[in-house]
Amino acid sequence: MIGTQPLRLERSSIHDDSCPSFQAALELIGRRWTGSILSAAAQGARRFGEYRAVIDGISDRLLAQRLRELETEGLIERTVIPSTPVQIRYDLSTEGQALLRALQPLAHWSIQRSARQGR
Amino acid sequence: MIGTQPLRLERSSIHDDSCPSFQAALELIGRRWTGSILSAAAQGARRFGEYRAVIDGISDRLLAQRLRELETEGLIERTVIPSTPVQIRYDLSTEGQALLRALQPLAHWSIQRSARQGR
DNA sequence: CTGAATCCAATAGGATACTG
DNA sequence: CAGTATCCTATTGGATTCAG
Repeated sequence: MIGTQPLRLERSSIHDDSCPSFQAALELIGRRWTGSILSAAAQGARRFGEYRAVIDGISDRLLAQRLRELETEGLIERTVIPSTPVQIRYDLSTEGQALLRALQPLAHWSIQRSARQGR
Repeated sequence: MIGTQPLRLERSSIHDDSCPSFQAALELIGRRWTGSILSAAAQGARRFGEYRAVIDGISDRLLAQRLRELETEGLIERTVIPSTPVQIRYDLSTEGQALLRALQPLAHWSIQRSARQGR
């Protein structure tokens, strides 16, 4: 068979039909810049300009778009602070933090992978 | 765990600049149908027609395209068996299996998430 | 500073038909 | 069975400009 493990996933784990929300999550996460944005948030970015500074190459338009998508998905919370000028903060929600943790094995996988391919 | 920790990820974990291959992997995985294909493979699909049968709604064109992409990424191995007619098998590679395992926490996350939202 | 609006180019996806 | 070819539409992404 494959390797050491039979590698049985429950049918509900990945397949579209059983779990459309998983596909939705994958598609959001897979969208360009989303990983960078979550990572930036984990590193302490909070304001629009901070994200923009940390994420090299992203345009205002796409940053705004992704932040909106992430907010819609409940992964980031947008807070307006009434000062002059108005400050707006984007914080990881509890769900967003959980997502980030769930993403770690994947990050680990890709690091090992590139190490293998790098040589 | 979540709210109590500062949630520090190493800078190399997700960010584009540090790990472009992670972004590439995310974008492939996030692409439509890819999750379903990996899942089908984990469930035992091997031949083109088997994937097509298990994955509801996918077109030949996209199935062929995704299988090629996954093969290019080294996640699936294509084997031609010289019989009449020729048989072609698509098996998860060791890397593909590792990826699938790395994806499990994400699947778990999405299940809990939809359970929370479902009610 | 924090975006929204617009325009344009490139890419992804769906349907259908056809081939060795 | 295992795809390819073609056509067409929808979605993405980039650049630039404008506004509260």
